[in-house]
Order: sequence, then C-alpha cells, then structure tokens
Amino acid sequence: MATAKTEKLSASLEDYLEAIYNLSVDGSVARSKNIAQTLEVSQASVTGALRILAEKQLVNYKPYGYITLTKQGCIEAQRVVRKHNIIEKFFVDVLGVEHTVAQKAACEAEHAFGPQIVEKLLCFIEFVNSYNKNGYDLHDEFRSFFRKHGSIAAGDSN
Amino acid sequence: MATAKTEKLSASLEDYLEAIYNLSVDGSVARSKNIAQTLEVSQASVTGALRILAEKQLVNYKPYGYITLTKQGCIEAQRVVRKHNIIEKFFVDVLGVEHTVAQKAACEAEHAFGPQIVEKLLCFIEFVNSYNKNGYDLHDEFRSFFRKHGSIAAGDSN
DNA sequence: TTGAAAAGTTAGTTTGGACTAACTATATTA
DNA sequence: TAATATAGTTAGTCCAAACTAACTTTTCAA
Repeated sequence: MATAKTEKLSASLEDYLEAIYNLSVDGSVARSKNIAQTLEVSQASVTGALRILAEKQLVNYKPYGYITLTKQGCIEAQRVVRKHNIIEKFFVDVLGVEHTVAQKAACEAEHAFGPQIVEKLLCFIEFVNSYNKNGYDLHDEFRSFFRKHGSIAAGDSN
Repeated sequence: MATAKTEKLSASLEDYLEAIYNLSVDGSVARSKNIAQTLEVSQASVTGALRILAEKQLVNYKPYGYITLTKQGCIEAQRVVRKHNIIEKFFVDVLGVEHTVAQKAACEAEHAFGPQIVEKLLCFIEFVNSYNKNGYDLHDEFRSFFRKHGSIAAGDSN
C-alpha cells in the first residue's frame, strides 16, 4: 500500500516543498541551487532536506538527478502554497501591507494557520471584495480609516 | 551602561516571557511548575530557558528563588502579549474562529507578525467594530456571508 | 522538628536544521 | 576530448531546544 507517511511536516520541510513547487511552476524544473537561493540556505542544507522529503515520498530525488514532486508531494505543496497565498492576499489586499513585507510574513505565518482559520480568512477576503452595499467599498473605507486612525509609524522591516 | 542585549529573541524565548507575564498578572507569581504546564514543556526546559533569559537580563532568576520580569523583560513581554491579543482578537471577533483554536494559532503566528502588520491589523479590527454605516454591522454581515459561502468543513483541530 | 512529598535543578542525551570544507559529478568550451 | 568551471554531495560540526533520570532544595503536615 506504499505506506504514505502521515506525520505532519515541519515548517522547514513545508518551506522546501513550497519552494520546489514554485520553481517547477513556470515550466522549468527545480534545481538544488535555485532552491538554496530561494530559501537563503546552503546547498548542503537543500541536499539534506531532499533526502528527508524523498524518504517521505514527497519528492523524486536521486543524487545529481532532477528534482520533481511526487503526486503526494504536489498535493502537500499545493496545500501550503494555497495557504501562503491566502494569507499574503489578506495582508496586501485587505490590510494594505507592502507586498515584500506581506510575502515574508506570510511565509513565516503560514505554518501556524490551520484549516479552520484559513477557510474563514479566504471567505473573509471574498466578503470584503464583494462588499459594496450602497456604494461603499470596504477597501477604500478602510484605507481612509487607516489614514485617520492608523497610529504608529512601523518604520522598520516587517 | 548595563549593555542591554539587543539580539532578537527566539520564538521559544518569547513564549517563555509571555507565559511568565501572564502568570504574573493576576497577583500571583510565576512558578517554574506553572510555566512548564502552560507551555506543555518539562520543568528542566523551563530552568534552561530561565537561565538564558536571566543572562539577557529579562528575568530576575536565582535557583530556587522567585521568578519575576525585569523592567526590560516586562516591556518585551508586553510587546509579545499585545501582539498575541491583537491576532487572537482578529481571529475570534472578526473571523469568528473558536477561541481555543484562535488562542493556539495566535501563539504560533505571533512570532511572524512584524509591527507594520500588527498595527494595520489592530486598526482593521477597530474599523470593523466601528463600522455601522446606515445600520450595517460588519460582524453580522460576515457571519451571514460565511453561512452562505463558507465552504469546507474544516472539521479538525485548527 | 523531622521526614516525605513537591518543586526545582543538573547532567547528559537527542533531534532537527542549519553550517563549512572538501570531495565528486556534470557541463561547457577551447 | 581534455581542462576547467559549476553544481551537487558528503562528512563532520554546531546550536537551540527539547527530553529523561538522578539529585537537591523547600515546604508542610504529623
């Protein structure tokens, strides 16, 4: 029955899966080097992670070979990427956070958001987007609310 | 000049500070045992963390003595606790997430939210609370929107 | 006031995830 | 096709943060 490992992935391994998925998307294949660059990690760390992901049957990996996701790995990766995108979208579209900040925070926060929260968040984004009762656009409304009431400078990084 | 360590705290150490702060709030003092229970960690781990926090001059700690926060430790703890509360409030009040789930997720996510996002989020909560243009309450509106459009069961834990 | 029980600490181990340095394989190009 | 540059791996190290087991200190009740 192939005994697919059910153990929950660590945040770190999720990040690797996510990177591989994103690098594979635009036709090109994920290279060890690119994964390392994406995650700002040494190539040796990538090799280590790939061995573990291969053990868990989430990537197809042979030393010096191509790196591709297995069926299960792809499913897992999509779950992570979807979560990431929902969170980032919330930060940018709803809160109006700079997208570089949003990107980074989403990547760190995504591991903490379970399904209940993610689904509610997604629904909430849709709610905000679709809300234009009697001509009020919530995006505009919040923007101007933030201009008036938004406090602290929040000058630094994230 | 007392050389206050400026190095950023790890997620784990922030959790310890937060726990100590919360345990100290209601008059009573933080005991090693309670910290361990709160964080679901062994007492030995607590001792280890306390030694590090004491080195960083964030807690007053002598073996077998009382555990209290230093001035700086209190400031740090309040920063963490505030962040946690804002995130949890958003989950519960705005998204309508169960508070046990919200509690847990906020505790994990809090380390990923930088100041820009936290301030926007806080402002957004206030915006939602204060929004009752021509009789529309956003909480109610979203609740009924979620009932209609809220998809997936999200049956499990978080 | 003494002796268990409870609380706390210490010592030593484990694990995950990163790193560097040195090595091997693959690709490129003269 | 051989030399060299680039990519990838391996071996070994380090660190944070957890753990257990054994020990010490404190507390409290008989």
